[in-house]
Amino acid sequence: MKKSNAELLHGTLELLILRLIRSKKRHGYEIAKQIQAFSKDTLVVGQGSLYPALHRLEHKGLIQSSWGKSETGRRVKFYEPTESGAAQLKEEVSYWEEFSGIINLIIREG
Amino acid sequence: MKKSNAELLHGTLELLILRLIRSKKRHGYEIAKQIQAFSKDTLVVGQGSLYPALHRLEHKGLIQSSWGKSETGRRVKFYEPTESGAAQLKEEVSYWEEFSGIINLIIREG
DNA sequence: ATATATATGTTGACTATCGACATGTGAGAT
DNA sequence: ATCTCACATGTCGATAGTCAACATATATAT
Repeated sequence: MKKSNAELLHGTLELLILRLIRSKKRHGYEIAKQIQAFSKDTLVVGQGSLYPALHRLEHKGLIQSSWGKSETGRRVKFYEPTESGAAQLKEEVSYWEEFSGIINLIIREG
Repeated sequence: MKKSNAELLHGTLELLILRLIRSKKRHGYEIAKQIQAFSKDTLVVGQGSLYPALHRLEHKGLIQSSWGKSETGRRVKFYEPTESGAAQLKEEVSYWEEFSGIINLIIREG
């Protein structure tokens, strides 16, 4: 696992963000920690990827933010999906399934 | 499927190439057609991605090429994996499985 | 003759990730 | 008191891989 996740993360980060904030409002730092936790430290999203991705998604109107307080009492920016963000998530999941299905097929039968 | 496959293809193209030439020697054009066929036209790899990827892999010593004739009688460059290319394929498949497992987990339980 | 599919290759633009840097706060240790 | 660490948001320049478009050439079918 020496290889950086740059290449594969490419294209799935927005899906992951949308999915993680669908369950509940989360702030950026929390999203990064969640990804790291789910992956048992295999996938580590740097701030230089995460925050631009959040701003990108917000700019596209797929997520919206609001300032609030974290469990630890700190000032944080919570994100939640907009309606079009929820729709986008469905599309991205469906495309991911199709895409990963193709990769698996070629791995099996290529 | 309006979305271009740029983002997701990123990081899996070398895996696909290595896998497809593991079964038998193939030339570039054939590899592209194979990916397109397996994916039923969902994944279309342009020449601007494919040929640089082949040269990259050859430069890294993961594949080797030899000129020959295609079934249609044309002069083509056949590629096959080197020993380290075969090893690299195993690693990439294993990493792909881990990676896609994480994405699927987050999609299910995020 | 001409168009199409086969076949290899290059180029410049784009874009998302990366590592490093910058800034600030709250909690616990010394 | 001070210091370090985890928390938390953000920017910046470099890197790298894909893309569309272009360039070239041959064999086959119309």
